[in-house]
Amino acid sequence: MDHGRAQREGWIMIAVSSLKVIANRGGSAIANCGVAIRPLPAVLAHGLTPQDMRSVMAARPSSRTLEAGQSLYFQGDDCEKVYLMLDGWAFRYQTLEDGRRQILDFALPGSAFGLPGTGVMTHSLETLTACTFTVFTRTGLCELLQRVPVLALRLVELLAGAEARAFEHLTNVGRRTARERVANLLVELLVRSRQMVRAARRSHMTLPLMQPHIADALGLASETVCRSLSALRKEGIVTLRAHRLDVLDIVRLARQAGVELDTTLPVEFQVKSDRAA
Amino acid sequence: MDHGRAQREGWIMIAVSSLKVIANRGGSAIANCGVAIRPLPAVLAHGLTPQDMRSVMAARPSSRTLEAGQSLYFQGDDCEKVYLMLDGWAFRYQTLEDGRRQILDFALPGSAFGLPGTGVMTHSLETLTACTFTVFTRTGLCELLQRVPVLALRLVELLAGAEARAFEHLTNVGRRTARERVANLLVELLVRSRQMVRAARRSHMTLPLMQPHIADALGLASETVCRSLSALRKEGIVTLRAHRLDVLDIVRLARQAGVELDTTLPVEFQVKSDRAA
DNA sequence: CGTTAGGTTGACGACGATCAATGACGGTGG
DNA sequence: CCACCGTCATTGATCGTCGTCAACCTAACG
Repeated sequence: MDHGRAQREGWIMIAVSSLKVIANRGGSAIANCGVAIRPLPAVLAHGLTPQDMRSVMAARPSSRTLEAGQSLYFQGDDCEKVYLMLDGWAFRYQTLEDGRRQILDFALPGSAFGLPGTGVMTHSLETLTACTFTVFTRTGLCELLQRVPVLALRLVELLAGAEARAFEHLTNVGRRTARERVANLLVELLVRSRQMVRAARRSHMTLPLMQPHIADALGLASETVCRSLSALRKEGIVTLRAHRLDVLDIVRLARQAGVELDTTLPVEFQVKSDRAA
Repeated sequence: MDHGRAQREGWIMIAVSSLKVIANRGGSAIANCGVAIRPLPAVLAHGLTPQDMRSVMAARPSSRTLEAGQSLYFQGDDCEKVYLMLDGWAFRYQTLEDGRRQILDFALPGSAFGLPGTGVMTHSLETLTACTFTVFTRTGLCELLQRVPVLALRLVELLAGAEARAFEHLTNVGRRTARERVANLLVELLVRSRQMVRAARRSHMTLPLMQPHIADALGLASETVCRSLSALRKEGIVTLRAHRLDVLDIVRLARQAGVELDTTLPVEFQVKSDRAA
């Protein structure tokens, strides 16, 4: 863990009492043990002038920190707040009356929630690791977006990306077999986590999920997820245990997932897999 | 309809030769037989000043008209255009290599496509009826959104709504049974169509879909859709034949769909169902 | 050690996919 | 006017994937 780098980049390191939790969950712990100075995630802050940033601060965003396993909001809450996620892992989900649960998206830094116009939240959010969020009031954000149009533009792009991801999930759940779904989700998480952290070309990552999470994200039973993972493991494609994902053969994983490697994955990954193959 | 103004503003009025098609398909025909004067759908145009509208026109949007069954773009096209849908019915879908198809969303006037940042389209769009679109270049729209921040705000709301709808589809496909999915989709389409047209409280509508569309939207086989519809028909809940949907018992339909009537449906609907029950 | 949470494996059944045949239209051409 | 055709809807029979239920295992922790 590089405290120096963290401070250079404008982070305050604090002695967090939830270190135990972080260690247990094995989440993206490194990024979690500080409170943000900058109120915007990198995706949104990119390209803003100092003047713009002053406008952002003028909107008086507050900060909210949650430990693992807590809820930021629930389905049915009226949404007068808008949240930007700065750090951690979380998931958004809907539940039906009889308890069936569908995980809609895994939220990583740079995600935005709470925008759906007027009305109530149509889903809930629960954290998987310690998380920090920036909180705007709806009106505050609206004024800010008027004042700093670039930011609105960024937000549009961000939301368009979220829609695209939701679409991928939809065809995954609607039209793929259990094994394909699992493989596809693993690839997605791998890609997304690598887009954020400029981590090495390591073929492993730490996933703060449990199998029921995967199941609910894919519209499967957790036993089916377990069986699919066992199969992938037996075939030497991936191993997933205790929140650690090792990709042994990314080429075959991508093939199982029904994904074009070239378009989705950075090149280093494909080189890596040549070794494995 | 003001032809003079239309021409001043750079729109071409054309005698549409696809009237027969429109009649056959039974789509929202009334709205389809001309090219819009206004370049923005109502949702986006709402609240714009004349000055704003001049900025919109300065972005030089063009218009595109498609007949039923044509494609606006395909998965894999690079997306340098942004489309706003003005009229008609269409659907967005993804296909897997082996031909499996997932319909992601039914597009109605007010939908926006082509925004997903840089890169290529991740899905295709095909029309169900004759459709008209406004086309912006990506850069043109970006500049416009900077110049007219309200518009960016509207777009954010619009996209947030699209995400919410995608989420609904996801839990529908991931966690509901065949019958529930069908019922849910019918309710969604009913609600959406009523939000647009200020149609009477009629309990019927014209759906320019075929059963395979419903199937691909719900992750089902078309035979299963047929069986589900038969069951709903036998129980006197809905009838759907030849593009005409009649809702006989909206309360039971909503119950099957796992939807709260109060939140989703306008009140008149519930009154209607009291008669039926 | 006992407890607990999460993962693993097996047996069985159900929901829905698939395959196939038939029916209902609407359009077309004789 | 009727025969023919293509498209789409319908219905039945069979099969397979995945959900459900249950038992067992493993590891972490007190």
